[in-house]
Amino acid sequence: MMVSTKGRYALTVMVDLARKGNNGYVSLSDIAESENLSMKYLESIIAILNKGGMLKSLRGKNGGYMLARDPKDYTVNEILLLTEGTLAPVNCIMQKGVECEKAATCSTLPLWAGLDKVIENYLKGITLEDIITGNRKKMLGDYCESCSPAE
Amino acid sequence: MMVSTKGRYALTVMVDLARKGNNGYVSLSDIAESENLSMKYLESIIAILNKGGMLKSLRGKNGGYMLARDPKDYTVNEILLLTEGTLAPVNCIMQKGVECEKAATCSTLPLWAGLDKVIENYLKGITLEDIITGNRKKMLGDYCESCSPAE
DNA sequence: ACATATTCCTACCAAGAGAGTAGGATTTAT
DNA sequence: ATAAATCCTACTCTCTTGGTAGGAATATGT
Repeated sequence: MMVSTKGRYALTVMVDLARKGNNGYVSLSDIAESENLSMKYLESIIAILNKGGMLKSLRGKNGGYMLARDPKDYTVNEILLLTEGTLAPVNCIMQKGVECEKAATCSTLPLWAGLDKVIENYLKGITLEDIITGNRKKMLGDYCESCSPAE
Repeated sequence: MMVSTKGRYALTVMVDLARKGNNGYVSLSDIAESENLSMKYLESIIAILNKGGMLKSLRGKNGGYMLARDPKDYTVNEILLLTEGTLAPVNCIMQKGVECEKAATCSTLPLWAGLDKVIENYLKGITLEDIITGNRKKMLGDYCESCSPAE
């Protein structure tokens, strides 16, 4: 599995906040309730998002969280990358140019690199806005049965 | 991580066998040695490939393994699917039509479904032959720096 | 000032997956 | 017969996943 509950819940939280718009801070308990997830677990996940600069937060009564930017300015890639650490499909693909020692002679490396790029490309192409507006064409492409056949 | 050592080693084994062609059976110890992997661990992995009908095997002296089909008739997708069980990027995407109970109202499901399709498509497009011939253009696409710019 | 509602922080834990090891039974060619 | 191989079952150790627990710090309304 590539994306754990951490990443999935993080995305869910972001979508939830995007939906609620900029009408003040939303508390963790509200989010946990509307998404029906454990508040304590969400707490640890939202902390990552917050430290990563994805959210604005306010402590104390009437405090909570809100998006720091416009929904269209968040890609799914950056949200998952922050929470999951890496989205590489295999260990051989490291971030920041660190290479496997066998890289020079490895015949399967181009395959993994290609797969990595395909995944990254796809996730960079989808924004929070696409999700809340239900842009099925963009997300499902040719596999969207309810989309119009040609462009 | 989506693909563990099991899937990676399995692919390596298949590539190794493809390279050695149809000149009789190749023993496990030969494969382990030429790929510098633990023979005992490879044993458990090759058993999966064998049971899955990917290989022909012969027991006893001078026994070993060979590909059951032509290298161009194996996609990377089927090899990884067999050894990994699933290649789905998230738990919500199950095989054989089993759906998450929240599927109808889940706004992120189309995203995961789209990602799943992108991955599957890519892996179905690459064969063992592509790997042993080093078809970088097919594997790396636009990210291949050594490929000719236009087609 | 005080109670309340909230975020923030550290630590802990149980179950399962990942990555192998170990030992031997069975089969086949020479 | 013997050596060389596949086949089969069971075990183990470590790391990750998916949480839980308890409390400190902070802001607000009264």
